[in-house]
Amino acid sequence: MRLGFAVKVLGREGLKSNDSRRWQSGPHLSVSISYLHAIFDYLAEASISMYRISSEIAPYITHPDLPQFHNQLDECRRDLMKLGEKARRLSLRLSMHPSQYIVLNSPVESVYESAVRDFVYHTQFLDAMGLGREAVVVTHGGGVYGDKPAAIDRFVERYHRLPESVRARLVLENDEKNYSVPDIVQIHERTGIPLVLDNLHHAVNNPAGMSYTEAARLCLTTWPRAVKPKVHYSTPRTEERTVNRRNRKTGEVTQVQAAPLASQHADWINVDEFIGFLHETEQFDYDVMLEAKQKDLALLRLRTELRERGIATE
DNA sequence: CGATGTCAAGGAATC
DNA sequence: GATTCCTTGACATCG
Repeated sequence: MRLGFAVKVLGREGLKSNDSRRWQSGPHLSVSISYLHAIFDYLAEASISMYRISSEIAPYITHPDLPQFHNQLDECRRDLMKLGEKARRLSLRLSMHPSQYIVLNSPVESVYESAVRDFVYHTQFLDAMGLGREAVVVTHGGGVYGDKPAAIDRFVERYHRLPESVRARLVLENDEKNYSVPDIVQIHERTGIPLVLDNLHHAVNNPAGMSYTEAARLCLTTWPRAVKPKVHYSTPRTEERTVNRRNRKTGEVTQVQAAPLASQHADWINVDEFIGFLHETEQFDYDVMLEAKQKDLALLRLRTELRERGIATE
């Protein structure tokens, strides 16, 4: 079982995850690629074998008003191939997760079209690195728009219209509000799309009171035989926090007690709860993408604590 | 230099 | 129909 983390590196100073300068400054994928080389080196040193690449890796590449950014993949063919060779040499499992704004089933035609463009870009990026099928693109079910069956129909129909290359990488994750495990299972049955189980989303959006064992059975058996399934795992945030709130009219800043939302990620992974999850899902083989605010530091701490309890990870 | 404002993008709740 | 929240980091600009 691999343990991975998402995008941002905290364990070493100076490792950026993408070229995030504003368009006026001419950011470019080639700069992001050089950042990824440094990150991959760090992953190798830390023996971390799974990583989520930033979805902003190619700045403004799908921005409708900035066509000068649209050819970045072609401009970086050779660099992407070399980066992919390094990833394969290090046996890295890589993935991507388009932002919340990418919604396949939106009733707004232009939103749908931009979602397709975005999925195509993510797919082409991973293809250009020459990565295998374990390098997936994760998405959610999208909006509900007051009629979930119709929204699911739209997802299914549009999924079937996606290019085969996109369908070969796209996987579907349960979310915290709209699409629970039974919902995405329904979509899987009509599309064959593999399912990612997110434990935290399942904990806060589980209308049927389904156990982790059952949720894992339903999600993790949807993957092709040659591709190891994966789950997203995080510990819910429970402690109270204060946040600064600015009054827009007066500019006055006050400290406000933020609701202890169970749907937010904690800084670290609770090792005992994690082991409990492992036990509940022990009959399945899968990789784990950790979603903790302390990123790779949380991964390293969890791995140490697992080792102390006699549990080895890759 | 530190503080503050802003950022490409959607959905849903609220008024 | 318009506004605000969601939630986050870092760039960019201001003082």
